[in-house]
Amino acid sequence: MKTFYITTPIYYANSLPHLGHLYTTTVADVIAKNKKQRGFDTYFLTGTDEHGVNIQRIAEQNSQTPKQYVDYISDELKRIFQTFGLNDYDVFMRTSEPFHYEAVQNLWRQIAANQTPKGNETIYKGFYEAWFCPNCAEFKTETEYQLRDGEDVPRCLIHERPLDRVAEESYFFRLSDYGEFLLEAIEANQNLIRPEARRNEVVSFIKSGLQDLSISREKRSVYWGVPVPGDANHTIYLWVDALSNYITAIGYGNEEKESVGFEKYWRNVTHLVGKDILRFHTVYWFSFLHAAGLRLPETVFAHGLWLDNHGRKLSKTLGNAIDLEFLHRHFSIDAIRYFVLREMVFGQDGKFGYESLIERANADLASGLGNLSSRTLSMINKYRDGAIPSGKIEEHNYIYAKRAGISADEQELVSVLEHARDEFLRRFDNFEFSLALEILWTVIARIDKMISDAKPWELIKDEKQTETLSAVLYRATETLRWLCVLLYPVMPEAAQKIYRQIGLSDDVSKTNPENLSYGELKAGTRIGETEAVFPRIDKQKVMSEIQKDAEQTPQRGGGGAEVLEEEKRRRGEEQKTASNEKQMTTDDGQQTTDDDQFIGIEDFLKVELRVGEIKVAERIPKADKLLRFEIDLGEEQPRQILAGLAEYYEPEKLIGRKVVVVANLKPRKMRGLESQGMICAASLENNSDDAPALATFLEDVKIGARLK
RNA sequence: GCCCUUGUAGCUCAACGGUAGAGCGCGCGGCUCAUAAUCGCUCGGUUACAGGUUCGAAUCCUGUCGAGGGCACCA
Repeated sequence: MKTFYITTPIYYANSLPHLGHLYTTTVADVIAKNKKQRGFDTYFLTGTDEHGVNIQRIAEQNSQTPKQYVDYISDELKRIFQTFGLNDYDVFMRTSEPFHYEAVQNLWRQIAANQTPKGNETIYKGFYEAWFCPNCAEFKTETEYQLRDGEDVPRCLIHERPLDRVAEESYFFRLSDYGEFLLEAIEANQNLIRPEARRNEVVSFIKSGLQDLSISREKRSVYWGVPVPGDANHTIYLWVDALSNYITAIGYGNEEKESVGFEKYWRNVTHLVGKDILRFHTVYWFSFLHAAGLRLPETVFAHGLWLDNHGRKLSKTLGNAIDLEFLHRHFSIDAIRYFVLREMVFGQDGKFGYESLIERANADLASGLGNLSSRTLSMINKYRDGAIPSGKIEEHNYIYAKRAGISADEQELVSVLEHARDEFLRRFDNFEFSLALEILWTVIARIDKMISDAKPWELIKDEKQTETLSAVLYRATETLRWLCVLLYPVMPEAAQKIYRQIGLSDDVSKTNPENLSYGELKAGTRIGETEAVFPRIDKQKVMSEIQKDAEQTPQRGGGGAEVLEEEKRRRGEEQKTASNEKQMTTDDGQQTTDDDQFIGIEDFLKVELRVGEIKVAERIPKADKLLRFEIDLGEEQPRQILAGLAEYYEPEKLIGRKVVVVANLKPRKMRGLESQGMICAASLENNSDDAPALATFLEDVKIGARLK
């Protein structure tokens, strides 16, 4: 039997679930469902990566043990997956499980027992030297420290204190011996790393020369992890521990999971990863596997990130993150699944916005697939008493079919469907989900056109057209059946629903799309209860509800920092209510500095300052100070903003001028008009006669650009 | 700083040396089985800009400007 093993990354347990987790797991779920449907013996892994110093620290700060903390995070992730119907995975892997400890140590021993391709020992002891922050108790990477002008010792971004140069005893993996092996392997299998642009990046990285990799930390700094076999003073660090989950979970190196079938599933492996961790899943992972004498996966596919409508990364601080609770509250699971697969070219970045989600759901699902099913079934009810008619047209009636504008022979439709099915599956296997779906929507358009051309509502009036009408209805229904089978992995609920409405009772999840054959839909089948499968979404209504939700929910979800922040806030509030003291002191008893006169960068980033161009400027009747502006911020619509500049500026002269706008100011009404922001201007305090001066730029700045 | 990719209709993208196309949106018309749906038509682009190669350039080359990404211990 053909096997198929698909994995998502195991998500690092330092942060609450976010869209990225949901996305990767959704894609994996879609692929797994498709493979299962097609008879592959499929195994689907997702889970959490739970070790390391970051977890130690967060747990300590939350007064928890690391285990308690990761239990909480992994439960949250499972809960979110459940909420979004992602319950088809075969294992939720956790690296803190005992079998994983055993298996990782066995992997280490196996690697250590072998030699590198150049005949050297694979693992050796040395010293890892890097910048170290004693307050964080961890080594800092380049992105985690900052070198200020005129200083030669970098500072920790969190504590802003100079870092120490520290050397620590560490085991190293001789990665430098694997460059040639990697290049050959990548060359030999064009599917090994995808998409191509990412593969090229990995290749050029390897060609630039590989350094050996530190794979352990001293236990006194990192105790939360798997001990190095035979050396209890060291903990296996990060990659050997994390990456190996893909094999330990299916039985490598341990008895507990032996029955899953390592031999079986490791033959055909697909790893889905975010582009940010591609290198580790290729350069490191392939080398580890080779060092252990194991074969490489078939494909590691790096997908892109979801950005907002302006192409910015989604983040808490920017306030543009997609809230999973909102998503779930306002949209169906199927609509979300369809959207993420249709909207993002897999492998590239994509834009995620509630508006585009609504537009897709309405255009493609409600108006497209939903409406086709609705109109077809309704006609079967009306014209054929709810029973699917035969699609056969007797030869002597061909002439009438032709007159009605449809081909008498159904062969034309059969080849359209077969071609669409083959292309869909081919695109699907090639991770081109967006194109695959597009193909099915051309089929929908074709059937819509067939119905419009044939005009069943006229055929019903003509007895000679009985067979033509029946054929039209049969063809449309049979097409719907095919669509359900093909679309099941993407929209499991809707596919099953339409399937039932057609009157089919079998399980669409077990129907192999490769075996679809035209004409298997039996005439005489009574159709089921019909009901809109994709209700139309009222864009205005839902958008304003989401807006309201957002106002009531200042912060949620997000990265580890936010978990901490929330925890701190909670504790802070408790302390405030417990004691009405004016001045707080830190834990070590030191007097706090007067923080009130400073704000942190995160406070500043809350203010969204943007460059806008004044498109319209006019006086408001009966208001002697206010001017009404329409300002282009690079958004879909210019903003209406009111400002008290009428005494100082001629409105006409302001048109075309670029100004600084506070873009996320809460809208408010003045003189019955809503002002959606504020224009920045300098003014001298205590001197109301002094004219304001609009903030402006000497350089040519882009409309919508953010000030920071 | 070095390297790579990219700039095509309001939006998303296709054409990769031979008359610039599709979907969505907009506008008009038809139809009524259907979830204001569907069908047809229209509108819409000196293919970022400036040079060059060629009979012919969105496509190849050079430069300018803009956008994105990669340059190791970051899950």
